[in-house]
Amino acid sequence: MNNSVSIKDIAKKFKCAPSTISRALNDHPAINIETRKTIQEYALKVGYQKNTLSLSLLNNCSMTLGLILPSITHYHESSILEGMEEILLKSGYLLNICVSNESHTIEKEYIDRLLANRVDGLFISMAQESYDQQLGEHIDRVIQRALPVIFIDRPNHGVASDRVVTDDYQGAFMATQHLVDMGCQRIAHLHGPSGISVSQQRFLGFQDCLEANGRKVEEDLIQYVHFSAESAIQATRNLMNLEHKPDAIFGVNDEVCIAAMFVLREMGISVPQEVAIVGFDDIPLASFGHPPLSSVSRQSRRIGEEAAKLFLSKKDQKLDPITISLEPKLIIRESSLRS
Amino acid sequence: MNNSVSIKDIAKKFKCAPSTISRALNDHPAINIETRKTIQEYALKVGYQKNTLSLSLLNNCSMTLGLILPSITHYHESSILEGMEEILLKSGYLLNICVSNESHTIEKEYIDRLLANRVDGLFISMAQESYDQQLGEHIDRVIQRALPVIFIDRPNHGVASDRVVTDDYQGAFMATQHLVDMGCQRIAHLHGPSGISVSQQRFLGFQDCLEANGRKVEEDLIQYVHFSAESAIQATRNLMNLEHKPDAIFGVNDEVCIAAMFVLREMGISVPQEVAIVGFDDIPLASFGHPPLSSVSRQSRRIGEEAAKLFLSKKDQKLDPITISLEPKLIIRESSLRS
DNA sequence: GTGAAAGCGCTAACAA
DNA sequence: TTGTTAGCGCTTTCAC
Repeated sequence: MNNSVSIKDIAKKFKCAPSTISRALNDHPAINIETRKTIQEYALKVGYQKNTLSLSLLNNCSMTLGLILPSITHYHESSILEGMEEILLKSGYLLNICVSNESHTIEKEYIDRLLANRVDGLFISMAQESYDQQLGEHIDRVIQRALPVIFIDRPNHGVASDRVVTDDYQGAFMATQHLVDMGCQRIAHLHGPSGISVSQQRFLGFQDCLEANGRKVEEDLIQYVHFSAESAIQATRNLMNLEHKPDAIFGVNDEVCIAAMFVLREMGISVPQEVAIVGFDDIPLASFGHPPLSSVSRQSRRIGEEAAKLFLSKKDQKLDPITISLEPKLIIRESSLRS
Repeated sequence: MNNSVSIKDIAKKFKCAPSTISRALNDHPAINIETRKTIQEYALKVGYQKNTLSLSLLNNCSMTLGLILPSITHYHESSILEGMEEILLKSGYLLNICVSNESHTIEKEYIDRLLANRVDGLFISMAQESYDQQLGEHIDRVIQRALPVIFIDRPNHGVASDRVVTDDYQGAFMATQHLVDMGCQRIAHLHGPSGISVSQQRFLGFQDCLEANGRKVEEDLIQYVHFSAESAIQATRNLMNLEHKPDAIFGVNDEVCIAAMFVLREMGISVPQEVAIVGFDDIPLASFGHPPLSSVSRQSRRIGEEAAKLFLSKKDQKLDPITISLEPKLIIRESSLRS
C-alpha cells in the first residue's frame, strides 16, 4: 500500500545501525551533531515519515482517540467535534469519528473497532437504542479495560463516569420561566423523542418551572417530535387545532421551532403576539428567523473543548469521575418578546 | 494505558503456542473444532480484543482512512462525513477526521500525522490557504507515496487526481437561468470568498448564463461574502441601496440567502415579487424559510458516499484518476416563483 | 559515539 | 494437529 522509507533503509544508506538513525532523528545528544544533521537532511529529502504504529505497539499508546456520536449533521454535534478538534490539535492526538445513527448494533461494532485499534480514550454520546434498552455491556467492557471514557450529553446508566453536559433541565426551566414572565398562560411543549436524556431533562425543567409557578402540565399541550424540522409540522398543527390553543411553544430544539413558526405563518397566527416561541441549541440561523428565534444556547463548541481538556487532564493522573455541567444561556430574541 | 489480554496470555493459560491461539481465534480449519470453541469462549470471557496495530505493521495496511475538511459545522461538510461513514462502516475502515479551519499549516500538520499513522487513503477538501497560494507539496508528498488521495469539492492544482465534486458551474447556470426565466432583469450575486474553487465556479456559471441570455455581469450587482449568514447582511444592504436595485439575488449558499431574506424583510421588500432569490446547498431549513428558499442541491451526502465507494474500488486495482461529477439539482420553492 | 539485540502483538511459512 | 521462528518498524538497554 505504501512504499515508504524506513529507518533500516536509511541505515543501509549510511552503513550504520538502525539505532543510530533512530537516535539521530530524535536528536539524541550522544550522536555527533554533524552526523545528526546529515541524517536528518537525508531523511527529509527522501520523505521519511516515522511509523507511529510501531511506537503505539511499543509504548502501548496510540495517540488516537475515538468519538462516537449518534449523528453529525446537526449543528450541536458538529460544533462539539469542532471544539474537540481544536484542543486535540495542539496535543498531537488524532480523532476517529464514528456515527452510530442511534443504533446500538453500530455503536457496538464501532467500539470493537476502536478497541482493536487501541485508542487511548473514548468520547461517547450514547445511541438512543443503547440508552432506551439500558444496553451498556459494550461500554462496561471499555471501562473495565481502564480506558478513559468521557460521556457527552447523555449519561451512562451504570457506574459513575466522567461526563460533559449542558444542564438541559436548567435551560428548559429558564426558557419556560421567560415565557411565563412574558405573560404566557398556556405554554405548549414540542417534546423530543422519549427515552433520550436530553428530551427528558428538557421536559422536566419545563414541568418543574410550570409547577413552581403554580401551574401544571396539560397533556394536550405536549406533542412529541423528532429532532428534525419536518417532524414538527403536524405536531404544531395539532397544537393549533386545539379548542384551547396555546399562547406559547417551548421546543426541544431550534429546528422544530423554525418549522413551528412556518406553520404558524401559514395559519396566519402571529409570533410572538399570539404565540411566543423559545427553542434550544441557538443554531446560527436562529437569529435570522422570521421573527428571530429566542433560544437556549448549550454552548455546543465548549462541550467539545471541555471534553477534550478533561481527557488531557485525566490521562496524567487518575482522578475520581467528574461531571462538567455547562451553564445554558437564554438568548432572548423577538420570537418571545412581548411588550 | 490498557491492561488488555494478549494472545500470549491466552497461550499460557492453555499451555500451548501463541500461533495455536491465533489460528483458533481466526477459525483456522487445521485446529480441532473443540479446541477452537473452547479458546474462543475463553477469549470472549476475558474480553480479548485483537490488537489491530500489530496487524497494520505486519500487513502494511491499517484499515484507517483520513478525512481533512476545511470546516465541519456546515450542513454540506457534515453530510459528506455522514455519507462516507455509512459506506465505510460496512467495509471495516475507521475514519480519522481532521478540520483544517482553512489553514495551510494545520492541514500540513494533519497530513503528517495521518502519514505517520499509516492511513490507507486520504480524502481531502483543501484549505483555502493551500488553494489560494497554490501550496501543494504537502499533498504531492502523499501522492508520491502511492497513497490513494481523493479530492472533494476543491480540486488539486497539480497532477491529475481522483475527485468527487458537484458541478457547481452547471448548478449556478441552472439557478441563474431559472431567475432569467422568471423574468428577472437585474440579477445580483452574493459571491463567495475569492480564491475558493466553489465560489469561482458558481460565479462563472452565473456569468456565462447571463451572457448566454445576451446580458452581462454588472459589477455593482456583485457583492462578496463569506459562507456565513452574518456576512450577507451588509452585502445585501449594499445591493438594495443601489440606485438601480436588483430584482433577483443568486447567493453562493443558503445561509447567505436566508440572511438576505432577513434584510429584505427589514427593508419591507417582498420576496419573490420585488426580489427573487435562489441559494445553493439545499440545507434542511431551506424549505422552512420565509418564504421557502429555492436552492441548488449539491447532493452533499452522496459526495461522501461516492468518495468512499471510489476509494474502495480503487484500492483493488490501480486505475487512472477519475472525476465523479454529481449533477446539481435545482429545487424551486417560493422564494423565486413569480407568477 | 555507535552497534547489537530484544521486544511490543500478531501471523504465516516451515517443521514436526 | 500443533509448535517454532522470523519479522513488520521502532526504541532502548546494555555492550563496546
